[in-house]
Amino acid sequence: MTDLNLFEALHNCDTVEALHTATTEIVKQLGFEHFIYGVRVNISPVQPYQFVFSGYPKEWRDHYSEAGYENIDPTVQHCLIDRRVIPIVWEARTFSSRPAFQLLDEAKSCGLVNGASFPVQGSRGEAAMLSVATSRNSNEAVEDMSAMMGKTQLLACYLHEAIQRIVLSKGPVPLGQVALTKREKECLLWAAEGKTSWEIGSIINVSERTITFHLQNAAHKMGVTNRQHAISRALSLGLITPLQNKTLFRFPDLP
Amino acid sequence: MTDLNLFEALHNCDTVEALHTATTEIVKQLGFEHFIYGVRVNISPVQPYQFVFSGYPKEWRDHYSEAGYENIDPTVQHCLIDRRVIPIVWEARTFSSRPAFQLLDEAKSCGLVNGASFPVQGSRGEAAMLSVATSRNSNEAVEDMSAMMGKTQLLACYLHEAIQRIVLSKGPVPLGQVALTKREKECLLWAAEGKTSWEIGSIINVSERTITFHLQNAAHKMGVTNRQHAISRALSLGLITPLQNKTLFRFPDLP
DNA sequence: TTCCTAGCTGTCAAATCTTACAGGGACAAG
DNA sequence: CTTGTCCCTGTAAGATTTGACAGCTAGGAA
Repeated sequence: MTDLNLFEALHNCDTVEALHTATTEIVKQLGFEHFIYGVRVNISPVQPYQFVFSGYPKEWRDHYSEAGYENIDPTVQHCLIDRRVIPIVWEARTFSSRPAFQLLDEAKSCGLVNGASFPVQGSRGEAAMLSVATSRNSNEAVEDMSAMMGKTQLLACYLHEAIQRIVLSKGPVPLGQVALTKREKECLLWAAEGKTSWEIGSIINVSERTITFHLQNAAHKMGVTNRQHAISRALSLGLITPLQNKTLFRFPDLP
Repeated sequence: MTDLNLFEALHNCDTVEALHTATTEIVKQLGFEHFIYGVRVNISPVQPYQFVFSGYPKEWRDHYSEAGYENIDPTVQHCLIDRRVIPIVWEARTFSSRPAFQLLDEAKSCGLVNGASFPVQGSRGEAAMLSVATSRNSNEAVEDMSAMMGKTQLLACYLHEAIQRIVLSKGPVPLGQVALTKREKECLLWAAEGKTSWEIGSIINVSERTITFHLQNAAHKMGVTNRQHAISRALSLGLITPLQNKTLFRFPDLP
C-alpha cells in the first residue's frame, strides 16, 4: 500500500458517515485507535464556524468540553491559534503548564496515551487539525508513531479536502457560494489596496460612480453592509485573487 | 531514522546557505535529486512578494523563466493558485493541456523525470510549494516516490517553517514585524466586521474618537493609508485573531 | 421580441472617515 | 524621575462613502 492510494477511500466518500468509516479504517492502518478532526472557518472573525469530526471516546470528549480544555490544550494552541504548519507530538515537554499536564494525564486514563496533532491551514482561512492517539504505552509504540508522522500528516491534508467537499462547501458556510463578477472582484481588489472609488475609476477607466456601484453589488451578494466588511469577507472567502503578473517566480533564485 | 529527527537539521539552520545544504541532504535521503521551493506572500494582492529557493538545474530554471512556464505549470496552479492542501504527482494526466505536456517533456530532458509537488498554506496568507524530482525513470522509482509522499509532505512543512524563520520574518516582508496592541487588534476586528467607529466605541465602551485613534495607529504601523487597506493588510498578515469564545469545539460532534 | 444579466453613469443629502490641531492619565523600565 | 508605551479624549474642516432616486447599452436565453 503506497502512501497515496491509502487515501483514495476518502475521495470516494459522499457522506459524513462514510467518511467516518473510511477515516477510522485508515487511522487503524496507521497504528492508531482514536482520531479527532476539528476545523474553524473564519468566515467572520467574531463568529467563526466550527466543526468537529470525532473518533474519540465519548466520555473523554464530554469531559474535555465540560472542563473547557479547548482553552488550555497546547495542541489546539499550536494548530488553531498559532496556526503552525508542522505537527506536534504529545510530550510532557509540550504540556508543561500545570493545567495542560493535568489534561494530558486525564487523557491517558481515557485511553489516549500516545499521540500527535497535525495542523492543516486551508486556502480560505480555515484552520484545521487532526489528532490521532493510541493507548499503547511502549517505546515501540512511540517509534511506530514516529515512523507514521509523514503518512498521518498526509491523512490530515486529504481528510481536510474531503471535509471541505462534503461539509464546508454545503453547510452554513457559504464557501464558494458567492459568485462575484470580474468587475466586482477587480473593484474589491483595489479597494482592499486602499484606493478610493475615484482612484479605482482612474485605474480601470470607468467613472467613480461605477466603482461604488460594483462595490455595492458585491457587498449585497456577500450579505454585508459596507466597504470594509465587504473587503474582509472577500478576503476570508478567498474571492480576491492576486493579480497574475508575469513576474511570478521571475525573481533571482537563491542561493 | 524516524520521520521527525530527519528534519531537525532544518531547525538548526540560521542562514539560507545552511538551509540549502541541509535540504539537499534530506531530499537525497528521500530518494530525490532535485528540489525547488517557492513561496508567494500576499502582503498585497496587487504586488505579492515572492521567493524561490532552488535546488533545480540552472539550465532548467532559466528555460522555465524564459518560457513563462509559471503561468501554465499545473503544479503551480494546484499549489499556489487553487491553494489545495494535498500533493500533486507529476503524471501525464495532470499535464494534459498542450503547453503543459510540452513543459513536462522538456523537464524530462533536464533530468526532472519523475516528481511531485507539495503545497503548504501558511497561516498568514503565504502560499508555498515544494517540488522534488528524480531522473530515475523505472517503475521502481515511481514506487519509491509513492512511499515517500508522506515524509516529503512533512519536509515541505518543516522547510516552510524554516524559510519563514530565516527569510520571511526578515526580508522585505513585514511578517511578524508589525506588532499591534490589543486595542488596535480589537478595533480592526470590529472594523473588519463592518462596524462604524461609533459602533465599535459602543462595543468596547470608549469614545468614537478613540476608535479612530487606534485605527490610525494601526494603519501607520502597517504602512497603509486608510481603513480598508488596514483591514486587508491585517487580515493578510494574520494580525486579526478571532475572538476566543467559550464555544470553541463545543458544538455537537459528528457523527 | 421580451426578459435577464452584466456593465455603466448621473445627482444629491446624510453618514462616515481622514487629517490636523490639541490635551491628559497609568504604568513599567532604566 | 525621566522615558517610553499604551490608553484615552476633544474640535473642526475636508474627503469619501452610503443610500435612494433614475436611466443607458450590449449580449444571451426563452
